[in-house]
Amino acid sequence: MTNEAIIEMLEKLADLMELDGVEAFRVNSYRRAVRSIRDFKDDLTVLANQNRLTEIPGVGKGIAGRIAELVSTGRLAELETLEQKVPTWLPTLLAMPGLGPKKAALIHEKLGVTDLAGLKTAIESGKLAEIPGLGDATAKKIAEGIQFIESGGGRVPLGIALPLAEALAERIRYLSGVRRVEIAGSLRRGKETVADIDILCETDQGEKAIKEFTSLSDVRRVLAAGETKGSVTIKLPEGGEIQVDLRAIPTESFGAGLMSFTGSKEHNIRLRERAIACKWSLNEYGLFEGTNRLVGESEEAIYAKLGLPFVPPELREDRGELDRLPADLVSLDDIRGDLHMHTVASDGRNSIEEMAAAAQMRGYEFIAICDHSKSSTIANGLSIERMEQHIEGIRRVARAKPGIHILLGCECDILLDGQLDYPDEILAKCDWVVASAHARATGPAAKLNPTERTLAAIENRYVCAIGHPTGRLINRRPPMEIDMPRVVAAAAKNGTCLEINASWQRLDLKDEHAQMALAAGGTLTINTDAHSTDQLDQMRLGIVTARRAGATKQSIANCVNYNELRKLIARKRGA
DNA sequence: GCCGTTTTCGGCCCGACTGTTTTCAGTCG
Repeated sequence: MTNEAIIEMLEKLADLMELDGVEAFRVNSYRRAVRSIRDFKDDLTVLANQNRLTEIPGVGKGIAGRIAELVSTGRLAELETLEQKVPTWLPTLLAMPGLGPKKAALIHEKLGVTDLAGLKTAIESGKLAEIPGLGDATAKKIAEGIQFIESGGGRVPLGIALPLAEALAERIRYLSGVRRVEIAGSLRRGKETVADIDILCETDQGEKAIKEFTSLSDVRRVLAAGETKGSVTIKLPEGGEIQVDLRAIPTESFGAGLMSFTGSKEHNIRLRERAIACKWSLNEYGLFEGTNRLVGESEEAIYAKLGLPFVPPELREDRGELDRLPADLVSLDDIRGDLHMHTVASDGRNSIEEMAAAAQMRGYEFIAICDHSKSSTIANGLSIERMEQHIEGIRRVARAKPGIHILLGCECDILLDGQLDYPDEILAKCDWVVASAHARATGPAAKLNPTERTLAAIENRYVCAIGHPTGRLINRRPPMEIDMPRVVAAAAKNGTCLEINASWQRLDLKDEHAQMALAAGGTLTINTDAHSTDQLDQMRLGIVTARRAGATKQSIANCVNYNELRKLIARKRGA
């Protein structure tokens, strides 16, 4: 049984225990153990056979026993019991915002509600509001919750939520007494999707600022408005809405507030435990000894007082970040070029010259023009003849354009049989080849599975990087089934880079896979796959993904200077 | 269920907002 499978079963067990009303501390201990196991790379089966499971922090006798049971039988008796016991209506009702375990159980008991339709009927008929302890306001709140879920109230891609948050932050700057505004929450941690937008503002007129916030023209619904916190929903560009929380924090507490509302929740719990161990307490207003605030104005000061180095927001996930010195993570300033972009030659909107000029404005030293190969007909992929002409065109612009190195590249399709879409003679003329799978067939047409196709491309001497390796589109298309440990090992061995595609729809490799690639000793590239000049700005999304993976600039191919890049390519071709 | 530089038992992060009550429980983050 793989670690991943064991983790999945333990998570399911924790979820069901929670639904069954098991006390929170026991449920949490399972969740904590799972996080710890994730961070612990050793094979659980091996550890179980050596009786060493309890060496994992957070795993004691009880959980070790569960894991041993899974390893030896592949099943978990307690999980099977709970699956029978927990009623199916419970998770359905709990998924509605405004409904927790108490009210859900009450509504089920009094009205026999078991599904969404029944819940709606109970609200519309007024029966729900008549239940003692509930009321009209509660019924209205649940109705709004249902509407939110039905209008696609799921998680929103980072690339959609971030610009929205930034635009809102700009408006919040002008509310009463506001001196400073910061985006917090999972958005600040750079998660690939977010459930809501958290914004902090520094002001001494909290109540007034919150009132003004809830009256902004973008606001659709006001969920709460108090002295320090306001909660609203705003419209999403593609329909639906997203929740936005604004917290008003005074200067002396701003760092503590930022820390608290950046999370993650689990990271905060670790910090608060650490504070308790020092006989202090930590909340969103500061680090306190009794009622005396020791620090609170900045995150840096709080980490320092707790005897910790500053932890970059992207790493605050309780994955062991407090137990090791955080690396000097890659930043946007480290990027010296973009090695995957398109032009009008295939399906881009701008010319080679325009892409080069836009890259120069962003301070880049080099770019690679990588238009589609012939099989990507839908993307106007280049036939061999058109590619030959395009090669001439790129060379011509490269000669005429001082100040930036333009690499002659292509995004060459990986075909279903593992062959590349261009013969080696064409690839050999390129400076930089990105190989990507666009065809995803798994039926009879596919002679090799996605893993084998990717491995074949990795081994080609002309392939410098694998583009968007899993092919997933966030919230729209699942990743291909790829054996990632094999792929990252082969990439590292062959000197083939794996791409973090920074396009907001992709972010592929995702953070965990990028972390695997780094652990295997591989090299990454962070590229925008831009189809127009403005899309070059998506680089920052790739950067936060790389930071979440713990990447430093040393392991990113487009963070080296042009000469080093040429050496890296030469090494790959010689290999 | 886990854990220990005060602890092998008794803790386990902490606060805001709302609604229904009449001093607080439920929900959320």
